[in-house]
Amino acid sequence: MLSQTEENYLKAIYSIGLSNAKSINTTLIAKKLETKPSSVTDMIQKLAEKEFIHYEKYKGVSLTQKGKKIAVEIIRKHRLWEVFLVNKLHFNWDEVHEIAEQLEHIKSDTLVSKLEEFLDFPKHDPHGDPIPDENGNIAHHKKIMLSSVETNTSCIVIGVKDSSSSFLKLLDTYTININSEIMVLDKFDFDNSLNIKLSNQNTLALSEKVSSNIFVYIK
Amino acid sequence: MLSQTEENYLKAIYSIGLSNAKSINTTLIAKKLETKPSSVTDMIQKLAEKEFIHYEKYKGVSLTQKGKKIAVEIIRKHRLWEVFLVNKLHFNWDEVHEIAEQLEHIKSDTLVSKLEEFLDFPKHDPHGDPIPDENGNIAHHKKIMLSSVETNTSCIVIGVKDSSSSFLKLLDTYTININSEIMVLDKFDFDNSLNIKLSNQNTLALSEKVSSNIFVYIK
DNA sequence: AACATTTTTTAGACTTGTCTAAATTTTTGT
DNA sequence: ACAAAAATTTAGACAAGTCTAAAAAATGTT
Repeated sequence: MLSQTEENYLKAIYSIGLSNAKSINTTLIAKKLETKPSSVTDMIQKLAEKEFIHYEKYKGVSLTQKGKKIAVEIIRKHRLWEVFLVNKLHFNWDEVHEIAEQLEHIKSDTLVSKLEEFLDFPKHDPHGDPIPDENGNIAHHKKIMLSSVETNTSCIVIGVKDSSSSFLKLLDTYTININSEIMVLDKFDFDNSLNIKLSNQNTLALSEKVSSNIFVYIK
Repeated sequence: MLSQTEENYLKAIYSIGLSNAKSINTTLIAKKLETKPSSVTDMIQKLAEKEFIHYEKYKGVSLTQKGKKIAVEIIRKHRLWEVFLVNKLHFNWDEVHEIAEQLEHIKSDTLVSKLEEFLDFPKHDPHGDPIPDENGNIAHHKKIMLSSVETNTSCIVIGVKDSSSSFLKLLDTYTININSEIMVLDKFDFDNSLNIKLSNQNTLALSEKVSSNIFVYIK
């Protein structure tokens, strides 16, 4: 069983790997985890020993298959909990990170799959990042503005550009949430407003100001 | 900020205090936490230093106001999470303890109050134990069998005697949950069956076998 | 009251994860 | 090519929490 600290190291290494960093080195990991390079060296030696990472002295690290699996599982849990906090507990989209950092370390496979079902199998977290499936596969959708979706096209909300409470309140009133499905019925040249239908069958009009602040992906 | 371990010690001390133990001593705490008496001595010295407990060498311990406050908060979180796991994620009533042991240590006051609201301010956890309010007050209700509730009396479900999956399935079908409100409309001498009304206005008949396996308290 | 048993505490050691300071290796600049 | 700078690792120390073994105190028995 991995400790929370070990899990955080694997997550940090994974996330640096996704950035365009040349190599995953001690300094970068230390910066990410707000610790010292010497502490990082200690930990990566331990993780290499346990075969979660490949490590050669002075040469940086990379995740093994085993290590990557753990990292993706943590990210999956983090993002599912974020969806829970926003969609169910009505946290704002920018308040959830810290709490999810704690919840992601809760250990129970059953819990994760029941949570996922309870949330209706969301594909993205409130920041628009994809949620890995239980096998660790990550879908990559092209993220576009709702305002640029074609007529008669269905899309899924993955986030907002403006996260002011006045905007979030508007979305809440219209029951537009993360992972809500939106069908674009009409686009009016007159004022670039949209006529949309939600999955609860409600239809409503959205101004251009609203539709150009909602990120979606085409279903 | 207290560590998880410190929180667990305070919780253990609180719970031993509630039992009819003569004194809260090293051996009892060690047994409860599955650790050794010498480890307990180390920790209680530290907790006494921080003024969470009163401690005199060889004389056992007791919680200070400060320590009791923490213990009750942990118990509150534990029980709220248990309600979440059972009512929302549909875990069985006997599977949730371990997971709640982890969740109870998540630190965020906002999270706790939002969770409580989301769960509709439950007063009892799935085992029928009362949930402390945000000020640490614990309501004590008399726990009785649904079968012994008077006609025209409203009560709240706090647990079951039989927790077999066949019984839980029956309850699920009739949407009888922990914290569900039940109004007893009629009691029939013929077979001791009940005619009840749920808060969703559904009325239904319950056999004596069912009603004598549901714990409730009078509202 | 005296001895035996049990309980509690202390002493010293170990693990995990961290740190500073010093040593070593790699990279960079000219 | 080689000195200077930067990055990395090692050595040694520390705090938290645990343990075993031994010492000290409390309790029980006759």
